[in-house]
Amino acid sequence: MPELPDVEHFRNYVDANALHKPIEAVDVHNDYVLEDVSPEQLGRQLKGRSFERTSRHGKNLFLELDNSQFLRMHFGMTGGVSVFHELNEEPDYTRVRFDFADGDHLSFLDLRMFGAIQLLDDAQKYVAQQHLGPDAMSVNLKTFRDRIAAKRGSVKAALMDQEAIAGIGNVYSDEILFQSRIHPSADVQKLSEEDIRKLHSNTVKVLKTAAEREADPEKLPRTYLIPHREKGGLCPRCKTELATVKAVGRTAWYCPRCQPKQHQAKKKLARRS
DNA sequence: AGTACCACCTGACGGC
DNA sequence: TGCCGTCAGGTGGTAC
Repeated sequence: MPELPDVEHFRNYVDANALHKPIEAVDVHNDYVLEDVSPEQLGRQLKGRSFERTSRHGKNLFLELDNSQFLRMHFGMTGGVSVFHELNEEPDYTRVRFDFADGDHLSFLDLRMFGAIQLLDDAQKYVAQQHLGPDAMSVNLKTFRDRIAAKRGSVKAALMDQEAIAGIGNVYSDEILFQSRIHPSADVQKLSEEDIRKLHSNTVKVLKTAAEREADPEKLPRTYLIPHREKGGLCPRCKTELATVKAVGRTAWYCPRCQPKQHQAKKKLARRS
């Protein structure tokens, strides 16, 4: 799940369910998840503290503690969070559990164990050190254009490059390209100014819309590609069967009719004839 | 600076 | 039913 809209949803969930509650204990079930900190250190650091507010950059969620430290969560491919009350309700694949003084528990879930938890002094500093690009949900047109224009190769790869723009992954890049009617393999250097503008506005629009709808494919607009992104799936616009192409080692889904490979060349041809 | 491939992990699914 | 290959929304490393 976890691309930007999913992480934004997790953020809202934490805001609603896990803030301002003293932490009594931290139970680390699988310590692969901890970066630069041992389970014991984490427990010592968090005991008695509380999460006061959250922020997000790209796919990273930051939980700010009442001593101005930050707990960074990254959800890999299968991560998530869950708050529950009874210990016997602890969800499967809980890797770390935070126990609050009020008896609630916050689980960091992660089936495939690609996620990460890290204690930081400064979230902004982390973003800078990792060379993360601007957050995709709030990036302005000029910055978006500059970042994308600096890339070579396919537009899909450019959108997914976290150092260019942070937060877009395999699924949402497909949606952004579909809404923009641009082929995933299109050469990013050959995009027109109009293409860039469409990509930018659809990036912001798609991510905001998905976040508002809790990144739940079933709640997305009917015009979206994502719910049809499977073998035999049909384009929601023209009902053509969706096609796939490999891009950066991932599978890109697209509509061969709405997203022709040479859409610019085609336009020119049409004009000439 | 690209891309291609491998690695890290677990689970679901289709084919035999 | 079981085994096997393939694939899955991320990232970091390698080599070319």
